[in-house]
Amino acid sequence: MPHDHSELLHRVKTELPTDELLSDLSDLFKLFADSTRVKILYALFESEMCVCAIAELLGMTQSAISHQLRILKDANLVANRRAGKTVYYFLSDDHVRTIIAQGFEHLIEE
Amino acid sequence: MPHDHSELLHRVKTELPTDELLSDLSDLFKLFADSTRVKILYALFESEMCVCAIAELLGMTQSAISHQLRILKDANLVANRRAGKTVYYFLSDDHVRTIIAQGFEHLIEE
DNA sequence: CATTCATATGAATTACTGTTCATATGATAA
DNA sequence: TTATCATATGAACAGTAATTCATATGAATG
Repeated sequence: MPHDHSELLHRVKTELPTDELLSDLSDLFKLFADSTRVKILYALFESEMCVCAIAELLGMTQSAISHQLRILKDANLVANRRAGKTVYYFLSDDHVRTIIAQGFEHLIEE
Repeated sequence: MPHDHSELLHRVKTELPTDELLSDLSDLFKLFADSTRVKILYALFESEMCVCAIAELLGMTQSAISHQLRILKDANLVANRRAGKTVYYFLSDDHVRTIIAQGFEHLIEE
Protein backbone atom coordinates (compact mmCIF):
# COMPACT_ATOMS: atom_id res chain seq x y z
CA MET A 1 0.00 0.00 0.00
CA PRO A 2 1.41 3.43 -0.96
CA HIS A 3 2.08 5.79 1.91
CA ASP A 4 -0.27 8.50 3.10
CA HIS A 5 0.14 12.28 2.83
CA SER A 6 -3.43 13.45 3.34
CA GLU A 7 -2.65 15.85 6.18
CA LEU A 8 0.20 17.56 4.36
CA LEU A 9 -1.74 17.64 1.11
CA HIS A 10 -4.71 19.28 2.76
CA ARG A 11 -2.60 21.95 4.35
CA VAL A 12 -0.61 22.73 1.21
CA LYS A 13 -3.74 22.69 -0.92
CA THR A 14 -5.33 25.44 1.14
CA GLU A 15 -2.27 27.66 0.66
CA LEU A 16 -1.98 27.11 -3.08
CA PRO A 17 -3.37 29.87 -5.35
CA THR A 18 -5.96 28.87 -7.92
CA ASP A 19 -4.94 27.06 -11.08
CA GLU A 20 -5.96 30.09 -13.09
CA LEU A 21 -3.70 32.41 -11.13
CA LEU A 22 -0.77 30.02 -11.30
CA SER A 23 -1.35 29.70 -15.01
CA ASP A 24 -1.37 33.48 -15.42
CA LEU A 25 1.85 33.60 -13.46
CA SER A 26 3.63 31.15 -15.73
CA ASP A 27 2.24 33.01 -18.74
CA LEU A 28 3.82 36.18 -17.40
CA PHE A 29 7.20 34.50 -17.01
CA LYS A 30 6.87 33.08 -20.54
CA LEU A 31 7.21 36.63 -21.79
CA PHE A 32 10.69 36.84 -20.31
CA ALA A 33 11.60 33.30 -21.33
CA ASP A 34 12.89 34.24 -24.76
CA SER A 35 16.19 36.00 -25.26
CA THR A 36 14.92 38.11 -28.15
CA ARG A 37 12.15 39.54 -26.00
CA VAL A 38 14.50 40.12 -23.09
CA LYS A 39 16.88 41.96 -25.40
CA ILE A 40 14.07 44.11 -26.72
CA LEU A 41 12.93 45.01 -23.22
CA TYR A 42 16.48 45.74 -22.13
CA ALA A 43 16.93 48.04 -25.11
CA LEU A 44 13.73 49.87 -24.24
CA PHE A 45 15.07 50.43 -20.72
CA GLU A 46 17.41 52.96 -22.32
CA SER A 47 15.08 54.68 -24.72
CA GLU A 48 12.01 54.27 -26.86
CA MET A 49 12.99 52.82 -30.23
CA CYS A 50 11.47 52.23 -33.63
CA VAL A 51 11.10 48.73 -35.01
CA CYS A 52 13.90 48.96 -37.54
CA ALA A 53 16.35 50.30 -34.95
CA ILE A 54 15.62 47.34 -32.67
CA ALA A 55 16.02 44.97 -35.60
CA GLU A 56 19.36 46.52 -36.48
CA LEU A 57 20.50 46.49 -32.86
CA LEU A 58 19.74 42.79 -32.46
CA GLY A 59 20.83 41.83 -35.97
CA MET A 60 17.45 40.30 -36.73
CA THR A 61 14.82 40.77 -39.40
CA GLN A 62 12.18 43.45 -39.07
CA SER A 63 9.52 40.77 -39.26
CA ALA A 64 10.90 38.74 -36.37
CA ILE A 65 11.05 41.85 -34.21
CA SER A 66 7.57 42.91 -35.21
CA HIS A 67 6.15 39.56 -34.20
CA GLN A 68 7.82 39.71 -30.81
CA LEU A 69 6.73 43.30 -30.24
CA ARG A 70 3.18 42.21 -30.87
CA ILE A 71 3.46 39.59 -28.14
CA LEU A 72 4.89 42.15 -25.72
CA LYS A 73 2.21 44.65 -26.66
CA ASP A 74 -0.62 42.15 -26.25
CA ALA A 75 0.72 41.52 -22.76
CA ASN A 76 0.81 45.28 -22.07
CA LEU A 77 4.52 45.27 -21.36
CA VAL A 78 5.16 47.74 -24.17
CA ALA A 79 3.12 50.35 -25.98
CA ASN A 80 3.75 52.33 -29.13
CA ARG A 81 3.23 55.68 -30.79
CA ARG A 82 3.28 56.47 -34.45
CA ALA A 83 5.28 59.29 -36.00
CA GLY A 84 4.67 59.30 -39.73
CA LYS A 85 5.86 56.04 -41.15
CA THR A 86 7.80 55.19 -38.04
CA VAL A 87 6.37 53.43 -34.99
CA TYR A 88 8.16 53.90 -31.70
CA TYR A 89 7.88 51.32 -28.96
CA PHE A 90 8.43 51.97 -25.29
CA LEU A 91 7.88 50.27 -21.94
CA SER A 92 4.32 50.68 -20.77
CA ASP A 93 5.02 49.50 -17.28
CA ASP A 94 7.98 50.09 -15.04
CA HIS A 95 7.25 46.86 -13.22
CA VAL A 96 9.10 45.10 -16.02
CA ARG A 97 12.40 46.56 -14.87
CA THR A 98 11.89 45.17 -11.38
CA ILE A 99 11.10 41.68 -12.59
CA ILE A 100 14.11 41.53 -14.88
CA ALA A 101 16.37 43.10 -12.27
CA GLN A 102 15.28 40.44 -9.80
CA GLY A 103 16.20 37.69 -12.24
CA PHE A 104 19.49 39.41 -12.89
CA GLU A 105 20.34 39.48 -9.21
CA HIS A 106 19.71 35.79 -8.91
CA LEU A 107 22.14 35.18 -11.76
CA ILE A 108 25.01 37.19 -10.34
CA GLU A 109 24.56 35.75 -6.85
CA GLU A 110 25.54 32.30 -8.01
CA MET B 1 17.23 55.33 -48.25
CA PRO B 2 16.31 53.87 -44.85
CA HIS B 3 16.66 56.21 -41.94
CA ASP B 4 19.64 56.41 -39.65
CA HIS B 5 19.87 55.42 -35.96
CA SER B 6 23.60 55.05 -35.52
CA GLU B 7 23.87 57.39 -32.53
CA LEU B 8 21.05 55.74 -30.60
CA LEU B 9 22.23 52.28 -31.52
CA HIS B 10 25.71 52.99 -30.31
CA ARG B 11 24.49 54.31 -26.99
CA VAL B 12 22.06 51.46 -26.36
CA LYS B 13 24.60 48.88 -27.47
CA THR B 14 27.06 49.99 -24.79
CA GLU B 15 24.40 49.58 -22.10
CA LEU B 16 23.25 46.15 -23.23
CA PRO B 17 24.57 43.14 -21.25
CA THR B 18 26.34 40.45 -23.22
CA ASP B 19 24.40 37.97 -25.32
CA GLU B 20 25.47 35.21 -22.98
CA LEU B 21 24.12 36.97 -19.91
CA LEU B 22 20.85 37.84 -21.62
CA SER B 23 20.55 34.25 -22.70
CA ASP B 24 21.15 33.03 -19.15
CA LEU B 25 18.50 35.45 -17.99
CA SER B 26 15.87 34.12 -20.38
CA ASP B 27 16.89 30.58 -19.43
CA LEU B 28 16.22 31.45 -15.80
CA PHE B 29 12.76 32.78 -16.62
CA LYS B 30 12.06 29.66 -18.69
CA LEU B 31 12.09 27.73 -15.42
CA PHE B 32 9.09 29.73 -14.21
CA ALA B 33 7.39 29.68 -17.60
CA ASP B 34 5.59 26.40 -17.04
CA SER B 35 2.61 26.11 -14.74
CA THR B 36 3.56 22.65 -13.51
CA ARG B 37 6.94 23.92 -12.32
CA VAL B 38 5.40 27.00 -10.75
CA LYS B 39 2.94 24.80 -8.89
CA ILE B 40 5.73 22.57 -7.65
CA LEU B 41 7.73 25.55 -6.41
CA TYR B 42 4.68 27.07 -4.75
CA ALA B 43 4.01 23.79 -2.98
CA LEU B 44 7.61 23.68 -1.75
CA PHE B 45 7.15 27.18 -0.30
CA GLU B 46 5.01 25.49 2.34
CA SER B 47 7.03 22.41 3.09
CA GLU B 48 9.43 19.88 1.66
CA MET B 49 7.54 17.15 -0.12
CA CYS B 50 8.17 13.74 -1.62
CA VAL B 51 7.60 13.11 -5.30
CA CYS B 52 4.41 11.12 -4.93
CA ALA B 53 2.84 13.75 -2.67
CA ILE B 54 3.53 16.44 -5.26
CA ALA B 55 2.10 14.22 -7.98
CA GLU B 56 -1.03 13.63 -5.94
CA LEU B 57 -1.36 17.31 -5.07
CA LEU B 58 -1.17 18.36 -8.72
CA GLY B 59 -3.15 15.40 -10.04
CA MET B 60 -0.35 14.39 -12.36
CA THR B 61 1.69 11.25 -12.95
CA GLN B 62 4.78 10.52 -10.89
CA SER B 63 6.82 10.45 -14.08
CA ALA B 64 5.77 13.91 -15.21
CA ILE B 65 6.64 15.35 -11.79
CA SER B 66 9.95 13.54 -11.71
CA HIS B 67 10.93 14.97 -15.06
CA GLN B 68 10.11 18.50 -13.94
CA LEU B 69 11.89 18.08 -10.62
CA ARG B 70 14.99 17.09 -12.53
CA ILE B 71 14.85 20.32 -14.51
CA LEU B 72 14.44 22.35 -11.31
CA LYS B 73 17.25 20.43 -9.65
CA ASP B 74 19.63 20.87 -12.58
CA ALA B 75 18.98 24.59 -12.28
CA ASN B 76 19.68 24.47 -8.54
CA LEU B 77 16.26 25.79 -7.63
CA VAL B 78 15.47 22.68 -5.61
CA ALA B 79 17.50 20.01 -3.86
CA ASN B 80 16.55 16.68 -2.36
CA ARG B 81 17.29 14.28 0.45
CA ARG B 82 16.65 10.60 0.58
CA ALA B 83 14.84 8.85 3.46
CA GLY B 84 14.62 5.20 2.68
CA LYS B 85 12.62 4.72 -0.48
CA THR B 86 11.26 8.23 -0.33
CA VAL B 87 12.99 11.29 -1.80
CA TYR B 88 12.04 14.65 -0.36
CA TYR B 89 12.46 17.79 -2.43
CA PHE B 90 12.84 21.29 -1.03
CA LEU B 91 13.77 24.76 -2.18
CA SER B 92 17.52 25.17 -2.35
CA ASP B 93 17.40 28.91 -2.71
CA ASP B 94 15.12 31.45 -1.13
CA HIS B 95 15.64 33.75 -4.08
CA VAL B 96 12.97 31.76 -5.86
CA ARG B 97 10.32 33.15 -3.55
CA THR B 98 11.32 36.70 -4.37
CA ILE B 99 11.21 36.16 -8.11
CA ILE B 100 7.80 34.51 -8.01
CA ALA B 101 6.46 37.08 -5.56
CA GLN B 102 7.55 39.85 -7.92
CA GLY B 103 5.67 38.24 -10.79
CA PHE B 104 2.66 37.82 -8.56
CA GLU B 105 2.66 41.50 -7.65
CA HIS B 106 2.69 42.45 -11.29
CA LEU B 107 -0.38 40.29 -11.87
CA ILE B 108 -2.47 41.72 -9.07
CA GLU B 109 -1.54 45.32 -9.91
CA GLU B 110 -3.34 45.15 -13.23
C1' DC C 1 16.39 -13.39 -2.63
C1' DA C 2 11.98 -12.19 -4.32
C1' DT C 3 8.58 -8.70 -3.92
C1' DT C 4 6.90 -4.25 -3.36
C1' DC C 5 7.10 0.63 -3.06
C1' DA C 6 9.26 5.11 -4.52
C1' DT C 7 11.67 7.28 -7.88
C1' DA C 8 14.28 7.97 -12.24
C1' DT C 9 14.91 7.85 -17.07
C1' DG C 10 14.89 7.02 -22.21
C1' DA C 11 12.04 7.07 -26.26
C1' DA C 12 8.03 8.41 -28.61
C1' DT C 13 4.35 11.55 -29.26
C1' DT C 14 2.10 15.81 -29.31
C1' DA C 15 1.72 20.60 -28.80
C1' DC C 16 3.75 24.89 -28.87
C1' DT C 17 6.65 28.68 -30.36
C1' DG C 18 10.12 31.52 -32.87
C1' DT C 19 11.77 32.69 -37.36
C1' DT C 20 11.33 33.18 -42.25
C1' DC C 21 9.12 34.32 -46.45
C1' DA C 22 5.85 36.55 -49.03
C1' DT C 23 2.76 39.97 -48.97
C1' DA C 24 -0.41 43.44 -47.12
C1' DT C 25 -1.24 47.91 -44.86
C1' DG C 26 -0.28 52.68 -43.88
C1' DA C 27 2.04 56.94 -44.49
C1' DT C 28 4.86 60.24 -46.92
C1' DA C 29 6.90 62.46 -50.85
C1' DA C 30 7.64 63.24 -55.71
C1' DT D 1 -1.25 58.44 -58.34
C1' DT D 2 2.90 56.06 -58.19
C1' DA D 3 6.89 54.92 -55.72
C1' DT D 4 9.14 54.17 -51.51
C1' DC D 5 9.90 53.47 -46.73
C1' DA D 6 8.27 51.48 -42.21
C1' DT D 7 5.61 48.21 -40.16
C1' DA D 8 2.26 44.34 -39.69
C1' DT D 9 0.62 39.85 -40.54
C1' DG D 10 -0.59 35.11 -42.21
C1' DA D 11 1.21 30.66 -43.48
C1' DA D 12 4.79 27.41 -43.46
C1' DC D 13 8.72 25.36 -41.28
C1' DA D 14 11.84 23.95 -37.75
C1' DG D 15 13.21 23.46 -33.27
C1' DT D 16 11.81 22.87 -28.54
C1' DA D 17 9.53 21.12 -24.67
C1' DA D 18 5.94 18.68 -21.77
C1' DT D 19 3.62 14.45 -21.04
C1' DT D 20 3.02 9.53 -21.49
C1' DC D 21 4.48 4.84 -21.59
C1' DA D 22 7.47 1.30 -20.59
C1' DT D 23 11.07 0.08 -17.98
C1' DA D 24 15.07 0.53 -14.96
C1' DT D 25 17.17 1.59 -10.47
C1' DG D 26 17.32 1.58 -5.51
C1' DA D 27 15.72 0.65 -0.91
C1' DA D 28 13.17 -1.83 2.49
C1' DT D 29 10.60 -5.87 4.03
C1' DG D 30 9.02 -10.50 4.40
